[in-house]
Amino acid sequence: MSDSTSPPAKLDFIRDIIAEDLASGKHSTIITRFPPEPNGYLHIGHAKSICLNFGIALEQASSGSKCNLRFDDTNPEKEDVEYVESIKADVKWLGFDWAENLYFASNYFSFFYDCAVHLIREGKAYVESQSAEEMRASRGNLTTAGTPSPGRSRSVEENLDLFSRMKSGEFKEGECVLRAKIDLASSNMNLRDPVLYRILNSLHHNTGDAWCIYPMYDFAHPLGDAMEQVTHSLCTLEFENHRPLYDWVIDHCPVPVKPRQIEFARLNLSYTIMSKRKLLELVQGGNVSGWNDPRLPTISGLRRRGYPPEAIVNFCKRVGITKFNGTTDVALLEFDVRDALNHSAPRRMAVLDPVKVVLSNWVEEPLNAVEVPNHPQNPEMGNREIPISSEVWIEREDFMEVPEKKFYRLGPGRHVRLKGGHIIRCTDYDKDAAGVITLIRAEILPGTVGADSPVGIECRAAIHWVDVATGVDAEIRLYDRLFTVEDPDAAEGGFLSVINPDSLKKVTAKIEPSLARVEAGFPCQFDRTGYFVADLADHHPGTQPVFNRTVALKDSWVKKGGR
RNA sequence: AGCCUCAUAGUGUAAUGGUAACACCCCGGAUUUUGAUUCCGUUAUUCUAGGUUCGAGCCCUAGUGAGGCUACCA
Repeated sequence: MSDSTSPPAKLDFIRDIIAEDLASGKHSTIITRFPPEPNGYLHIGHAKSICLNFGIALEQASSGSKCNLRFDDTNPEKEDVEYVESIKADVKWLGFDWAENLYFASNYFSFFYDCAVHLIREGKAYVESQSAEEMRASRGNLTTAGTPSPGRSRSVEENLDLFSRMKSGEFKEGECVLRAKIDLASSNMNLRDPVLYRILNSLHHNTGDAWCIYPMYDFAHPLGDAMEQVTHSLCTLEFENHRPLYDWVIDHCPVPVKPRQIEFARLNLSYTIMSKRKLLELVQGGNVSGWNDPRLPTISGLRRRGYPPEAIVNFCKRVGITKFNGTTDVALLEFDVRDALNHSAPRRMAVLDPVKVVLSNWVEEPLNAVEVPNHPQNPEMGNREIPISSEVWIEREDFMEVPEKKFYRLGPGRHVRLKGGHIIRCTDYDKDAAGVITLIRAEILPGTVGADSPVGIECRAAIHWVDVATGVDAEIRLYDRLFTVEDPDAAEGGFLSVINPDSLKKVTAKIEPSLARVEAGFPCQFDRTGYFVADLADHHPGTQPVFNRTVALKDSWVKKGGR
């Protein structure tokens, strides 16, 4: 049995740079880092970064390379340990291991503070007393330079004094900040004397109330990287304009090494939103059930949806790393999901839209059970016995009163095989006043279990079924894309206006008895229907079976215009 | 408006000055007790205009289009 199609480890421009740095002797070991802020849940866009950073460390493991997990927790107002834990769980679930290399930017607060004092001493930083609004105004705009504020000309001694009083809590939030003294006329707005420290009186999840001043990302990040001796600091394209500031901080602070920031394109997926803010809006607005709603691109949502981690990792390899800001078709992701599941998921039978078939001549060759393979291509997965009796459920769409031309399944007078069991022939059927089929009558062809169809009998299809006597009712959640348009972010009425009203349909299905007893998280293929997983939150073995549709099977019948 | 970045089949990527290719999608066929899988096959690609060069997807210039930047967020 072959594994799922794991794409070969492709080279990309970042790995090229790393290979050069290794070859030239600039570095002998590579250190990368995945630096989430613990202010929300990880999504598949983060997975791309995780696969990149941890992937590189794994590829270079023989030279002692590693990837740190660092929490960039410099804004206590937004952060929480709850997120720290969920992020750790998600990284692990994806299959990556930071070993002992777990860090928090907040553990470097003293170092950051010393660096700030160093900058002040060097005349490279000053305490600003303007309000945020005043600063915005005096910073200028895209075409005109900024103007210096009174604080910019303070003496080193005064700055030292003011900054230490900021630290000791003498000032209120917003009263003053520490700014770098760089260039108010720079065409790069990030260099127009960016804020380095601000006053925040929130309780920090890690340092509690030890600090009331907190470093900004642009100050803390390069220093954190340098502290950890990171060689390549990989981030997304929106930080391109921050790189000069990153380098400025490194160049002007007493740091042991000089990491190199390299930017790559973040992941965009069609029919999907990736912004944390918008995801939060969906959660808070009740449009989805929570951060782990199976329709969300969050790692916890994808996990609950039944996406195997290797599918996500393979997908990340498949899309690669570039600086091109494109949008990847979700079809690529779904391919990897189907591909992984096709190889690993055992097959089971479930009827989502049941119609009862009564087998009138069952007594001619009655069976208690049939034996079917758990996987058509992988005998190692074994067989299982499924009870069967004189009445079975079949899928409503597997019967047509007046079959259209290429329809291979059941119809009046026609034959079909009950997968693993008899070939049956439809003899009659009942309809209600509305024309809905309520019952199908059929007869078994004795001697056809495990045998080819008898000469002269046309039987082109084997359909799935569930025994009426032993089948179990189950709640099935059929998920579809959350948005109706490819680019929800671009929707005129906003992304909320293009939510797919049919993104979740719940049906009560008939499932084979073994399925009612599986553990939550059990993945399988419902024969001919799709891949499903026992819901992590609501499925209870034996008492309350609940399954999520992970992804439907490809279906060239409906595609060709079949019903 | 200024600065930065990007542009290769429908989508994502490769080709590192020397015959434009791979995966997905699409379409067709074979096999199939899943209209799945697997296998085989088909269609289609270098944004535009100049320049350098024996030779340009690749280097240069200009244009066009897309993204980013004017937070005491990251």
